[in-house]
Amino acid sequence: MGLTKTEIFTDEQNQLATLLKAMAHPARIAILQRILISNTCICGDLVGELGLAQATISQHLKELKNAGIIQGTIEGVSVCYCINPKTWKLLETQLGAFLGEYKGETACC
Amino acid sequence: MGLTKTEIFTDEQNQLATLLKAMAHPARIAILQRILISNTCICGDLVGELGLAQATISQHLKELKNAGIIQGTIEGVSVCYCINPKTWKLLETQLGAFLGEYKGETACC
DNA sequence: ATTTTATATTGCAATATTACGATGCATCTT
DNA sequence: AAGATGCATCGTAATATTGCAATATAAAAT
Repeated sequence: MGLTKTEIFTDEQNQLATLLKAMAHPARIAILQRILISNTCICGDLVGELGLAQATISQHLKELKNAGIIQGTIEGVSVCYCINPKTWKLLETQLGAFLGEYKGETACC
Repeated sequence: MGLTKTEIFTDEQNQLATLLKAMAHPARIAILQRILISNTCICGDLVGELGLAQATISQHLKELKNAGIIQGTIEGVSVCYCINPKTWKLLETQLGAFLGEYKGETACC
């Protein structure tokens, strides 16, 4: 079918899955790293740095924006992107709780 | 095309993307949470608890296993699954470094 | 040996993703 | 006003994902 049955899962599970999915692509990880490294907004520079076409990068940026992970502001001719602090904090919290739930050392398999 | 251009990204970016992708589905998050909560192996109980068909769950388990996130051992008739400590630790390290790279408060957009 | 039980695999249909060229749409420059 | 610049969007092709019924496989019980 190709259609996820979201209705049988909790809102938290769906939300975390959506956020992870938005990041689950090397291009989008590269984009986020680029924004994180410069610690400011990134205006356009992305095209040319990654080896992808402009249309493709625009599409990846859109996905990150739709997931609420980044936000963009029009700055004259170009558009500036930066991390959305609120979502990033949510991500840290949710993922931290999720990953931290593993109490290791029980290795039964 | 539908085919990711992995060759233009670093191994780290591709690896993290693969791990995130393996977790980026509510059913797989639910499966992992189920394993984490009981803090032991889970044998079969999954079918019936989630509202998905047996074939579907088996497929999700396979994806988690392929990504190295869980491991399974045949236990008589059934199969026991548990977290792969090595991958889980890798995930904590990589994701921690990635998420922690955000030095917030610069909000320029 | 046959049946039951638990999981895996196969085949299929519906939908989603990835990538790009072409094109549209603002804004800035001249 | 007429380019030039920087993104976004559309359309399209190739491939991937999701979900399930049906079937296969393997071990345990009868």
